[in-house]
Amino acid sequence: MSSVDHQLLRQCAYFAGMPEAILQTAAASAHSRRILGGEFFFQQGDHASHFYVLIEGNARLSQITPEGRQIIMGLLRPVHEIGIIAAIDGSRYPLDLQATQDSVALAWDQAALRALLEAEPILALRALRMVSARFVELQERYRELATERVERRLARAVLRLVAQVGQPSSDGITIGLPLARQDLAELTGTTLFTVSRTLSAWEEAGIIRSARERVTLCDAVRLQAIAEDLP
Amino acid sequence: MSSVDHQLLRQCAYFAGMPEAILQTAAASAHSRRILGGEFFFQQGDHASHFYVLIEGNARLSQITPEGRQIIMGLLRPVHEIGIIAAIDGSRYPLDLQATQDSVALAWDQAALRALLEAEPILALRALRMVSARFVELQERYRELATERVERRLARAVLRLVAQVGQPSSDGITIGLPLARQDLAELTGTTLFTVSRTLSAWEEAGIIRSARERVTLCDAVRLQAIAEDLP
DNA sequence: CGTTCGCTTGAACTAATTCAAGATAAGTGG
DNA sequence: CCACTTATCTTGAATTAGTTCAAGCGAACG
Repeated sequence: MSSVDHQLLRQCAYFAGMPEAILQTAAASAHSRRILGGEFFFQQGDHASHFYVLIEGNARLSQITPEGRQIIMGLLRPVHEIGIIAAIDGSRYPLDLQATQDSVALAWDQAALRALLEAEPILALRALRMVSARFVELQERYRELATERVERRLARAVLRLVAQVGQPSSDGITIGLPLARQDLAELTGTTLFTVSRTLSAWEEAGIIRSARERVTLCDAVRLQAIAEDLP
Repeated sequence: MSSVDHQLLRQCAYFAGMPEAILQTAAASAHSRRILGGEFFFQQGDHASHFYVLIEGNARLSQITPEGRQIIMGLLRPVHEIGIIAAIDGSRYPLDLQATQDSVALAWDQAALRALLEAEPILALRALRMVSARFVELQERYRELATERVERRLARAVLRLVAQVGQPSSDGITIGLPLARQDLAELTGTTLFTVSRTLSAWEEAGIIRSARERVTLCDAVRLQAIAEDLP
């Protein structure tokens, strides 16, 4: 495995700060997997074969309800780890990981992952910390979903996305990935229509500018106010 | 620490199946903490000092929104572990743990927990598995909250509670802990009023019998049908 | 150039909330 | 044991946030 890959590992929280030797071992036991936009790394219910680190592209973590309605649990971009839980104990993936653009990920199979964890037990603790952090985040989102109105949740979602993948542009900060109204709806637990109406109202008020699959935040202060339910 | 305590540890998933010696070490490094009904083991934002195993009583895991609205993340009964995430990395508890009856828990402080994890590294992996399992559950509840109507979520909640703490009674299975309408509301992300109306309708239909802080499931099949949105 | 896909908007509808009033039952203290 | 207080629960009526459905617009794409 090339040295490019093992330097990339430093950029994800899971491997950050680990000794060089470990990174090399880790990189050496991974293989890289290329997935076209729209294709799946894995799907809900698949036997959990690999632990991935996304190093190129974009991906969407989602669940589909028995009725066929989709909800988005997260949007991933490099460098992000995913699937460690399932891969460690060989259970099944509890959700879909779909590439939204052509993507590349490093992948460790179960044997490689176990060897790694054995060689460097601290990685088990790190995994625990990583999962825990996501657990707390999910709890927060759960609480928001249970107690807040759509507009507020939507404001939060936009602010989060701006913070994560914002790119400065002429009249504000643009969310740096294609983001349909439907995506925002699935991210906040509402419908395409409500999202559209809300964004239209915000645009009217000069808070954002929006286009097809694109949102630009113009007035962060006012959106923040909506997210915090201030006057 | 008495041998009663260390046998109790076998009953929680975290310690189940561990060698006798480890259980004794674990029990020896714990102290027991008694909390009166209504009091808190810890509150949201507290410095995470201890990992607990509830061995007597009942407790409620909840979050309070900045606006003061409460939501219940879980109801705990013996033997249940809680707080390992926060205790391991010494962060802050992300929610409240309140005793709903007089309760007793074994508690490990950070030093004891670290010593334990060091002595028996497998415990780190177990913790990871435990947190992972709860993560997946929470994801499921999140999806339900995002996509399902109140009646269905309520049906699921009642079925879960019956499965967890059901006690056979004359005309069905009674949920074995005091459970106010308000509790069910906070558990399912709705209001006291909607819960009351729904339970009344179910009682009318002969699916349940209910009294003050008590619910008895009479017709599990029909409640299941509601939970699965069948005709 | 036409088709597709994403988006917008109006109108009707509905699930659920909010508020108010009162009923029922469980403690509490005289 | 009874009256008083408090907490839980029920129910109706009004309101609202959000959904659903239908129709049509406009930009992108083959």
